[in-house]
Amino acid sequence: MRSKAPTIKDIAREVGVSISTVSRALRDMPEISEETKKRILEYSKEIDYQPNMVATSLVKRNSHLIGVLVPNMDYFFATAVKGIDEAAMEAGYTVVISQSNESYGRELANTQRLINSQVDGLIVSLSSETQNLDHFKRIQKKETPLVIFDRDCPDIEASKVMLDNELGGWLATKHLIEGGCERIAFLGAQKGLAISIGREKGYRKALKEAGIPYRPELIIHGEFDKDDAYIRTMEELRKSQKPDGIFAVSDRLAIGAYMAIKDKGLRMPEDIALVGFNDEPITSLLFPSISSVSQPAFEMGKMAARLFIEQLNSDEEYENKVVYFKPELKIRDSSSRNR
Amino acid sequence: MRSKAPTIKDIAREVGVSISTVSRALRDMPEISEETKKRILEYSKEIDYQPNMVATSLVKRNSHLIGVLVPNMDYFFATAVKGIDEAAMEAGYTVVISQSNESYGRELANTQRLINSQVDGLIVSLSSETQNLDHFKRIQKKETPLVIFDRDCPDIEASKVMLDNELGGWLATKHLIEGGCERIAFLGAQKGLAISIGREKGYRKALKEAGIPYRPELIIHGEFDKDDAYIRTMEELRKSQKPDGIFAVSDRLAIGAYMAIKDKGLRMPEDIALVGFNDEPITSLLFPSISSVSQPAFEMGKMAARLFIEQLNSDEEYENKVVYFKPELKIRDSSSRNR
DNA sequence: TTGTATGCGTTATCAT
DNA sequence: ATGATAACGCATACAA
Repeated sequence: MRSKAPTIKDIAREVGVSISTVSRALRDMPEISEETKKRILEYSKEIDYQPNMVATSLVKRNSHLIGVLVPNMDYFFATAVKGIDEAAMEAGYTVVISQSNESYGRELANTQRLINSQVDGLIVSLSSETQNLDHFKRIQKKETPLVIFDRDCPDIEASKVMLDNELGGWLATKHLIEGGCERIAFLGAQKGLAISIGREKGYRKALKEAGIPYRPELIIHGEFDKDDAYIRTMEELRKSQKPDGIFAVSDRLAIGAYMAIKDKGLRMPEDIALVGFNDEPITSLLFPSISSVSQPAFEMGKMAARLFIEQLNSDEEYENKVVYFKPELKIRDSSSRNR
Repeated sequence: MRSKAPTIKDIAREVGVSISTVSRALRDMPEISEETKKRILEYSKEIDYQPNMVATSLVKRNSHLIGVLVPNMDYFFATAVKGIDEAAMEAGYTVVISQSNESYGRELANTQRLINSQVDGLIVSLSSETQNLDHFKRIQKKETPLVIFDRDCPDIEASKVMLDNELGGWLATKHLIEGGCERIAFLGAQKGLAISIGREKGYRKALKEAGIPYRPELIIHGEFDKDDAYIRTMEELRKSQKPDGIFAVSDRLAIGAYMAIKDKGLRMPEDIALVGFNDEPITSLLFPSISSVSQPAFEMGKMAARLFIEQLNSDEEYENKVVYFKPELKIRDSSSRNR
């Protein structure tokens, strides 16, 4: 039902030149007389000519489309995507976003869909379910650029933009210890999740440095989900030996814990101190406000797009780069004990 | 740097048939022998053949790409986009999301970019700054389908997916009145914003029905921004004649008001009752929790995509459709007065 | 049932 | 400085 858009052919006919001349004028190539160029440009403006990128893509064998695959659109990813979008736009790329909803099946389907849409490559953050990475390895075999960010898996080699998760876990735990906590629970997500693993490493390191014994019963794994975190925390709080501090690997989980602590009638930070991860806006709005480890989401997104474009434009064998960003601890009321 | 992907030409050569036969086999057309079809399909699988949608797009003159332009990625839009994505995916379309960040300039640039990426049309929610709609009218002239959702402007004719904002405003205000509020402030966004106008209409209607005089001094307009809402509310609370209820046209604004009320040391709902709009998850997590008018974001997104695809597939002159959804009031603590 | 030839809108390689 | 022509990968009308 759409009417045919004007093409360079139409312009050529109307202006009385060949299509190659039009093409050159439009792309501002040197070997062309100012005179004809002006006529062509004028007429193009007049009919509001829009170049057909599909045709260009076919010739140039690229689409200038970047496929971005994220597990969800929470604050962190929304911000990261903005960063990707900004860097991509600057470089003349358009971003196609796809959400896996933390589901491996959807991640698979979306990957296929993006590839079929002829994206020039993928910037990916893994779903929490993802164990098998064959779908990504397959596209790498075709030399399609792939950049992993935030949610990683050591199983795959690629350029990566990561947070120093161990440092984040260490900062949070050390802070809790300094507040006098001695039984600090680690509220993680699925056991296999790389960010969870890294943050737990930092947690253990901080405990060790402080001479606090590591207690496996304080390590709580489960779904990457608020309600599940609530249930898990509730169980923990029903035990006779309660934790006196909780480090949650994500604010989403921290909020579940937060609700459980409140519902149980315990005080924060007096009875239990809490630290989350991601520095979501909500953490500062709650009462008490929740301490959280913040990541430079926007910058990480920008970097991911930059690495992607760099890889895309490299002709020789590209050497994967891994860039780490430093987290920062935002101390708020949920963990501020005045000892 | 990417290696050449296999094409139907390669398959044709290898299998020993013509490219048209391959094309037909791949698309499962009737006039083809099972025998050759099987051979073609088998070989395609073997080399993991992926059809080049760019080439198909060029021939078919469509990209199967839907451009989606949203002002931001807050809860409402993130959810709506999920709905769009789901319906689009079912119909074989891929969604290209672009955020205007509430900026007219970016909206303009992104519109251009999406059009140049050859999207088949646009699903748009206007930025709060947008006054001039020429950029959309221009693409409509080319018979490119356009669907507006949520953030509308009466200035433009198109298919629209809207919330019954007047009903929303009416529900919220009526509820406040029933709680005994007599001086209800209306915390709006920019004066021109259609959702703000509709919700104010409902507000005035409810006042009128209750015989409460309309006081212009209680109508507070400003930026669509939490911090600005905080400042505006603070000013209001400093007056001798404070409001005893606030209806904010968005939870983003409601949260600003919420902080101001708290900082001012006033109690909710006793001193001031508060109702927001959008039913963001955060509203139920705060203490007191914030009452809010909820919109069926996911369903609205799905409907927008459906209208879009319907319009795209219509051959005759398409008649624009406007679909309204009903809001629902979620009553929480910030407005629950036990009289 | 299969093959041939043409076109989609653009870029690029030759000529002129 | 400009033009003719062959790609790019696929779909399709027309032949065989």
